[in-house]
Amino acid sequence: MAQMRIKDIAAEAGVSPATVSRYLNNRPGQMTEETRARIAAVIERTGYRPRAAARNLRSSRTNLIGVILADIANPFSSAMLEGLSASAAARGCSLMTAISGNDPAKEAESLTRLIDAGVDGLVVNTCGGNDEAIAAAAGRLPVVLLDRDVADGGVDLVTSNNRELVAGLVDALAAAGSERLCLLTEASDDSPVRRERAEAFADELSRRGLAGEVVTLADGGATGVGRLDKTIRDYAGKRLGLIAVNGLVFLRLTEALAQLGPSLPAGLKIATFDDYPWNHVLFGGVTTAAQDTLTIAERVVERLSERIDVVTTTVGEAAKLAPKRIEIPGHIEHRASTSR
Amino acid sequence: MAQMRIKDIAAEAGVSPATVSRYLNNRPGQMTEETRARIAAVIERTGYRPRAAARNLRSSRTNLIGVILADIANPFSSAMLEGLSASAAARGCSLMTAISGNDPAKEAESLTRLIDAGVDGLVVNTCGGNDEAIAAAAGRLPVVLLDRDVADGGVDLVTSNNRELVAGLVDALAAAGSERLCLLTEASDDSPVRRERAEAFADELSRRGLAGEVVTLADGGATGVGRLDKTIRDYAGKRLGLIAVNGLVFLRLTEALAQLGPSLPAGLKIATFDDYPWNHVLFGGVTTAAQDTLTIAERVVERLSERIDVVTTTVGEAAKLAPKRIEIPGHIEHRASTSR
DNA sequence: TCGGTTTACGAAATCGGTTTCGTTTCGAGT
DNA sequence: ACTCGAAACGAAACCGATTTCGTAAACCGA
Repeated sequence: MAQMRIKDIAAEAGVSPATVSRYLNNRPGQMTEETRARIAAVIERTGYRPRAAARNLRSSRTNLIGVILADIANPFSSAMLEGLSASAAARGCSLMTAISGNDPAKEAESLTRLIDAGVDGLVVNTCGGNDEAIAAAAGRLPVVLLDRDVADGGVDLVTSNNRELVAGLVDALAAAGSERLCLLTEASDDSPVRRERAEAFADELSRRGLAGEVVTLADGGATGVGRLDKTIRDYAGKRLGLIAVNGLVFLRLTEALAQLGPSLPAGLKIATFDDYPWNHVLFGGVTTAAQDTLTIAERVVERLSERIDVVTTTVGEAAKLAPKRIEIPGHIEHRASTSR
Repeated sequence: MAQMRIKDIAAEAGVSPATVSRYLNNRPGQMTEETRARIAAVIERTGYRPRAAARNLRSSRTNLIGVILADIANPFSSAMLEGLSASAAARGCSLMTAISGNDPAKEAESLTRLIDAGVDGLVVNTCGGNDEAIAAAAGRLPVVLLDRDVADGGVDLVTSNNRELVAGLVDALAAAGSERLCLLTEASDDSPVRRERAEAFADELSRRGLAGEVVTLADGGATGVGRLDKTIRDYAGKRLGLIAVNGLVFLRLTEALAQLGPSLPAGLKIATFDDYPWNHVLFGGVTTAAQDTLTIAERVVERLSERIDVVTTTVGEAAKLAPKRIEIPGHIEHRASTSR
């Protein structure tokens, strides 16, 4: 018998397909312990597995969660993917992933492809440029945004407490004796996350009466060095503290500092966002604002499940959930780079 | 009209559902340019999208490729995922991903979950311990192994040319003046890839008449330092060259060297596998054996597609493809760590 | 013992496409 | 003009589960 169907199982067990179906989904209409056992035995013996396609068609649920990631090279994304995968699996769901590579066109294409594939819900770590399309999608199926918001608002968002993390890094640098602070960013990065961190940085400086600014390292290696060199000279004589707005900027900074070599100002302190593995190693350990990726992933899936349940349970427009913004607290890893 | 079905489209266009289906899949039985245009117009106007579940059920194809990755934290895996995603999308397929986290139990679970979900084929970057299950799966649906082989053999495998890469790194170190070479590995890593590199390393040493050995850094931070320290003292007075068998070992090595600090032997040269972004930065640039991840991904999907086509085209056991081993050449990035 | 409510289960419709099998139409060859 | 084969298309079966609806048996209190 090549492939068994539910009716074959039913026949073997001497019941109807409907009953087997009830067994498979352990439905409210319970069955006798005896029939349950008989069905279980047949399934066990034959190794029967229900065909997902048939199930999906009739129930119009797939137990699939679509995930669109902007940049998988970013360890934040890989950690997130791992977390999402685990959380989804715990709920019996699988992940359909798409990677936009920060290309809005690819992101848009992924959006329609995943929706067409029939995912129950969508997790989007947007690269920007598709705000309307994403908002529209959120009107048609459950969507939870990851880390990056869309302009419209009105869509669930799970993110870190960026403002507190910025404050934490400023704290660490100030405690290490820095008198002037710079937040290093990249020209190409105009994400809401960067903006939020930059704003928080400015607020924090003025709150404490500290001097400093946001410095945009130009894209492309060499110019980054030049800009950094200039910054360091601008603040000559003062104890300088640098914060990299994300892990990639931090790498660029490291490269630039290596090129500047011996001329580094005394007492330069460094801190960064994103807890990459090499943060333990570079500069003897870099003080880092680490996000709680596992919890973020867990809450994303949890929230998405809520919405999916609402969609499949309630009939009409009845119980529409209000959009929600969820902030997951991260923490500061204090390392050698901000010791006195 | 909330959701259109194919019969609605057919009615609007004044044709039968069968014809619309033919249009959607542009089937051999061509249609008049005129009917084609009429159908296209209706679909365009209504924004109709066929339901994947229904299509899957009848055609028993899903256009889904399952991917099981051992360790997404490894940038090799993320790069691979990005490549797979692109290659699959180019063929109109989506990716269902699962991450085992190097846990054989999770890997086994992912295997059945993805198969149950009805993927057309499977890409497996195995963490080991499921060789029989994987071989069995390969008997029931197309499977291509990524980077890591299974014991049984008999399953397609796409991998890098590890032996040549090892030779290339040995070359680089020898050219930099190293007299003694060590290949650093991790105790926990017993993968076929590690074994292959270790064997190639031993062969290469004996071929050139060089002295050296494979050194296993114990797991856990501190002991790694001790083992490394001992190694360096063992070879005191000789110019030592170290090769990290993979990117994680390299990080461990970096950490250990940082702790050993000033006592480093003069002329220590370093090289590593896996082109992580920080390889540009650490030690002023580390000579690296880089794998051609994009090509690997492309070939994996290509091979899988071949198998999928064979399965859906041929009737019985007719044209079974012989298992194939595909090696994608990588290359050596020469950087400062092996300059004279 | 009897009416009324659960409980356990079966028959058949259903999800929305694809595929098979015919039928009609069209054009080429003689 | 007539035949024949291919091209264009429609009717209906089909994929394999879920779900609705209905019925018989079991249970339960009065």
